[in-house]
Amino acid sequence: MPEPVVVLIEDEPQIRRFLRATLTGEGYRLFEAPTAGAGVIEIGSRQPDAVVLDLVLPDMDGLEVIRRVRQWSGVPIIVLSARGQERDKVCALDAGADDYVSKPFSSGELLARLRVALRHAAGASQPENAVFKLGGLHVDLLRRNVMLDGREVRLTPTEYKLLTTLIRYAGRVVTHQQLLREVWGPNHDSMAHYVRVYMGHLRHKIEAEPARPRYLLTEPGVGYRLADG
Amino acid sequence: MPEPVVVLIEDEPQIRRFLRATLTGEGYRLFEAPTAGAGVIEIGSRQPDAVVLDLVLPDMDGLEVIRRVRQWSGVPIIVLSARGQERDKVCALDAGADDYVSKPFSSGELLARLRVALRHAAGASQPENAVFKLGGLHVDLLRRNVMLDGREVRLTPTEYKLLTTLIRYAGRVVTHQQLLREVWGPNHDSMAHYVRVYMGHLRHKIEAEPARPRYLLTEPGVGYRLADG
DNA sequence: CGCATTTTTTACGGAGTTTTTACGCTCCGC
DNA sequence: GCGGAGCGTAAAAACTCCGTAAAAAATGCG
Repeated sequence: MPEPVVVLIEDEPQIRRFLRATLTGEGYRLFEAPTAGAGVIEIGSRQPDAVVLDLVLPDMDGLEVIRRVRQWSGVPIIVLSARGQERDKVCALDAGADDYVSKPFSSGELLARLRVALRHAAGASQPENAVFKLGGLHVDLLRRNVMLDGREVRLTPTEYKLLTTLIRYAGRVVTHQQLLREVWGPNHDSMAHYVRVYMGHLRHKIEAEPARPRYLLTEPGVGYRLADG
Repeated sequence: MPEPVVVLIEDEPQIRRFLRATLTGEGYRLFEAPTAGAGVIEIGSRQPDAVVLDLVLPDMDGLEVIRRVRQWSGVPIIVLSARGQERDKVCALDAGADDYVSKPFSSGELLARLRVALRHAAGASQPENAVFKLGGLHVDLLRRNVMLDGREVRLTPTEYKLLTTLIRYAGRVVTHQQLLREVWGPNHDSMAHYVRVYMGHLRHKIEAEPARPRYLLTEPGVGYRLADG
């Protein structure tokens, strides 16, 4: 995995230097901004995995930074602040910050809280759709639905499992025994007629002319094969 | 509108009393456990929206509680502790805690951090964009109210949890087992009829024609799916 | 404690799915 | 041509799953 990207918005050069050493030393890719304005732009262009934000900045209130960023990004924001009053913390957290660390802080704690933030971000990212396409046939393996020429095709669990098994071996021959084992489980090796019956069902639902299949091809004496591109 | 459920694991009666007043006063549904063992059981059976955990407990290390719960649940865990050493914080956060508040703490800060946790659980980075919309169905995940064509719909806690779980996977199929685990907790895998009964309840409250659902769709043999766009 | 709400159990009809059985077809070699 | 093996189809039988209702148990609340 690539190194996590962090944007640091902090005006005091001394703290910047310290955090630069800490974060880069831990393997983070760090981008720094000394002002709120530059920071917001930096977040927009770098699309970081997390943001470390000092609340006290010369040009703009840190809370305003949070609110602006939250209009278009859910990136985890960890606030750093010299002010440890309850009121400050509540305002920042309710504005959309994910954590609040008071100065003086220890590098270990900040790093640990950064790991928590990245954990959250990693969990939130949805896996993209894995969709198998072959001619007019679209099989969305994540959403578990099958489309033929734009129409939704309703498949029973066994039909779906059979189809996805063939997709997994797309283009290659799959023997009767393999299909039986993968779809019906072990101890069904002699039930080859199941496969024939269900291949018929599938063809009726997926093929324009079930008698002249374009996708679900028979390999006589061996098994079946899903046509490839 | 079901209230957020919080499990509090804390052995000192004094702090328990204080937090009980604070949290119930803010509209949380609170379940308390004085020991780690009881706490883990409570989390498993209540399936709370967040956990507040004191690290120092009579029967088991708080870190062990975190590790056990993390085996089967991603529920946000906020650690309370009298120990404010960097080492303690890092250990707890790396063990899977989501936040760490040192005693003495202010109730306002704890409540704010709890709101952050619930925001995360609702899948929103910012209070505003936590409304799920689908046709005439509006679900405010932070305020926890459900509107259908402008009218408020009263849901029981279990109904609400079932609906929000489906929302989290909107458009994708969710298996019976997934629903059981996320709504009823572990050790309910064989109770598939719960899901059928509650899906019926939900449809009666949300669907115009429960027999011809437009939102809460059945995926025969697999589970259910919330219609998308 | 008694009441209202919610959750858990139980039962059943009907729809849909899987399994089983049967039969016609074609492609072979004989 | 004949017969057998493998393939495709159809339909009956057995089974599972879904939705519903309603009773029973648990829970929360005054």
